[in-house]
Amino acid sequence: MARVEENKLVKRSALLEAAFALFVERGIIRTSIADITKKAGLAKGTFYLYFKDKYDISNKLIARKTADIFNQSVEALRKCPQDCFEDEMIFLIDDVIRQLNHDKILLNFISKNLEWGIFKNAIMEQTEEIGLDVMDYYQDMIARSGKRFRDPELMLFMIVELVGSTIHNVILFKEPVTLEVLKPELVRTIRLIIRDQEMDGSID
Amino acid sequence: MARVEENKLVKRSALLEAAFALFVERGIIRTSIADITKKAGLAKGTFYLYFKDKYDISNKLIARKTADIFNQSVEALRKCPQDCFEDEMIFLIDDVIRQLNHDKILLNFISKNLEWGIFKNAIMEQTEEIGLDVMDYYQDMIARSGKRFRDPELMLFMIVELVGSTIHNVILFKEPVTLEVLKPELVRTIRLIIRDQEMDGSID
Amino acid sequence: MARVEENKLVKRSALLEAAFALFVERGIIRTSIADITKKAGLAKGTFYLYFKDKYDISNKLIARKTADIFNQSVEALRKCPQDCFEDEMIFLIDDVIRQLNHDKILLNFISKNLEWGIFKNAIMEQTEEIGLDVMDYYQDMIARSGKRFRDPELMLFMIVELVGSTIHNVILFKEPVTLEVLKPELVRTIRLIIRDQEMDGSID
Amino acid sequence: MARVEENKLVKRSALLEAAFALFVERGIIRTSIADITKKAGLAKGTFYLYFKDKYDISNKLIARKTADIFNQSVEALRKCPQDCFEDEMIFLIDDVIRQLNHDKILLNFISKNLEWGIFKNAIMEQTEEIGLDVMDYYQDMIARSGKRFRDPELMLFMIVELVGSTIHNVILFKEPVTLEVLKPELVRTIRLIIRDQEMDGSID
DNA sequence: CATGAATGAGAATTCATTCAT
DNA sequence: AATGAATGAATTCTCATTCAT
Repeated sequence: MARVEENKLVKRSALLEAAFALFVERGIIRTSIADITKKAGLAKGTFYLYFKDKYDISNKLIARKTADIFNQSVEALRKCPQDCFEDEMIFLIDDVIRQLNHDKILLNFISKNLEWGIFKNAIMEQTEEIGLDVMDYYQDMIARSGKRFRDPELMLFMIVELVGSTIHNVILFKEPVTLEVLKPELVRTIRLIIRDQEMDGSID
Repeated sequence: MARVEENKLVKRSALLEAAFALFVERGIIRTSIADITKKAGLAKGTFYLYFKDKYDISNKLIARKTADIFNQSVEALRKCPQDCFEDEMIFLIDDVIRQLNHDKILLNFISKNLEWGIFKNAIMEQTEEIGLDVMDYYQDMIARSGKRFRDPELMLFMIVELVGSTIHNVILFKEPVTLEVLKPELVRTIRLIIRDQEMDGSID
Repeated sequence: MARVEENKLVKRSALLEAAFALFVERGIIRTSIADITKKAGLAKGTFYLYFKDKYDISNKLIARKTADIFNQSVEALRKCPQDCFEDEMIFLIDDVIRQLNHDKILLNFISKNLEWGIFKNAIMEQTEEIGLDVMDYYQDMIARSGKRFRDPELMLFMIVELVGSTIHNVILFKEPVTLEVLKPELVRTIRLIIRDQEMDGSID
Repeated sequence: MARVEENKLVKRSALLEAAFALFVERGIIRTSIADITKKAGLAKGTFYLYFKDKYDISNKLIARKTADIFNQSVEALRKCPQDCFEDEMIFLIDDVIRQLNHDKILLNFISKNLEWGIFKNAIMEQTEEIGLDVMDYYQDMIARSGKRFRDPELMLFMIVELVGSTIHNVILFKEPVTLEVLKPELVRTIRLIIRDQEMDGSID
């Protein structure tokens, strides 16, 4: 990579990190472009060479941070193979929860955005940059499991939404229960959902 | 009630309705206090006699609208008694989804907020004003059912979060599936959750 | 005095005292009519039944507080007769300084206003209400002294301005010297001024 | 100096001059930032690139204008050497009074502020910008005089306060006497103060 | 007399965006 | 590519004053 190109990446990263620090510190609304460039040690005008506006950088950030989480969990799963699809899913969810519980700032920033639209966009956009396609990986997991599910994407959707929306309150406010209480119940429920979605499984 | 007090209620309502219309039309950020008062036909300063700022009126609005939805569904359930607790829950959820599917504007406004913190605050605050305590009603439903659950509040929490976070994407963006596809799966999953939470029930 | 009249005086006093407390606490500019009436336990509109605006009450207050100081010092002088005009003046000044040094809040409020225009207005206006005419008293002091001065009013003016403007800095900021250091020098200087103004006295 | 830096100085000065004109015309309270920038031919936001708020520019202005007066009088004294310290002081005071009597607008703006705190701050801050240290000059005058005073700073303090607080009323309102009447008395009094402060001098 | 809801002009301040250097 | 001075629209919020009750 040319020296110039490297330099541009450095500046882009500086802006992203500065924005992240400020967004979690005082919220997106209360953060101005000037704040971001000042923290990044760059001039105000420079911002516009890399991002369209505050919401552009915010989306890029959610995408990057969300992908980071998943990549790390997938990596952990690779190092620690599980016996079956169900266990692999539980392992991934458990690892994501562990990461978010450890980094509450990050959780606060992305949890409200751990929903389908952003989730998919995040995964898609990052695919190019980072080279990991979580959706591909998910399809792979299903293929390897040898099982067939009524609607694999819908299943993932429900699981992601259930996990994402419950842990936010639980980790940040311990409401209505603590994480220790929630987790086993969540695991039970997810196993129920997976089994129920298996083509041979039945509800009654 | 004195004439003056009546008048104040009218103005408060005018502000709430104007704010609601604008918030759903162009979002909270893009709505100014001036917009709200202008639409309500009042002077700018009058706003501050009733609400602290934009976020105050927004919270009051979410509380009021959320409570309205639940009250209406509870009312519908009263007129249409169900056989068992499980069916009552499904009925309520079905009715809430029906209302939100019918009024997408309302859905867009509150769906992101149909989460535990706001949900409970909404119910609490509205209890005084409106005289219906949804939590009481829920306890009542459980008592009438004659069943015992491991953690009734946690159960409700998971159901509310699962429903709230899935229908937002599905109704508004038809992503990743349509409502017609989601609903039966959601109903199945909720029945699974309820049965799994029954004290006699077991996962395997 | 009729009950109604008494009541009006009570309200007027409540407003004056509330205004004083707020003016010294946060300054005139940062105090609103609403603040004053709220602190006085009255309705906003009531303010306008007693005062024209914020500056009206501020002037009345300076007048009242300044007159209080002088009245008290004159009273002290009555109880503690001095031998000659010069000593009487020093006694009065000493007592005023003592009062202001004791009540720095009051000092802060009136010291910048202890100047001729307000001083005279204060004395004049209060004359009616309180029944003590400081200027009359001053004339009286001079008459009793048996001395003649080149310009008695000018002499008083210079003394009042010199004392008023020096003690403000000295008491509040101890700048450029402390009150203990200033006072003997001030007394010396005032004696010089008085002697110099005596018709028989000469500068060279 | 770079073109940009020059331009910034021009804008800063434009704001200061516009503010001064408006402050003396209608008072600080009745002047808005918008008024200032409009008069300076700049955009409202530009104000905040140079000053924190109205009180910031007001203080800078007092400092600058006060220093201007003193510098001019010191310059006049240089061109017109006096025989002794006492005469030099009288010359300076006379020149300051002459300037203020000539420019009543300026007098009205700074006279209330011709007191110790601001006076010293003004002198200090301006020292850097303008390169004249009035306090140094004063020390110099004393050194050259060959005389010793009990407390030179206290002496200056009393003189500045006496002159500053008396001429305000006298020049602007001719109260309680005209400037013609006041000046000889003031000169007499100042000579008395200086002589009384001389280490060999005595009050009796 | 007293109240306090309502007004709306007006003030301070912020900030995304542009553009000359 | 990078800068940062300048812009001015937009927004929030205050508050003196009025007036119907």
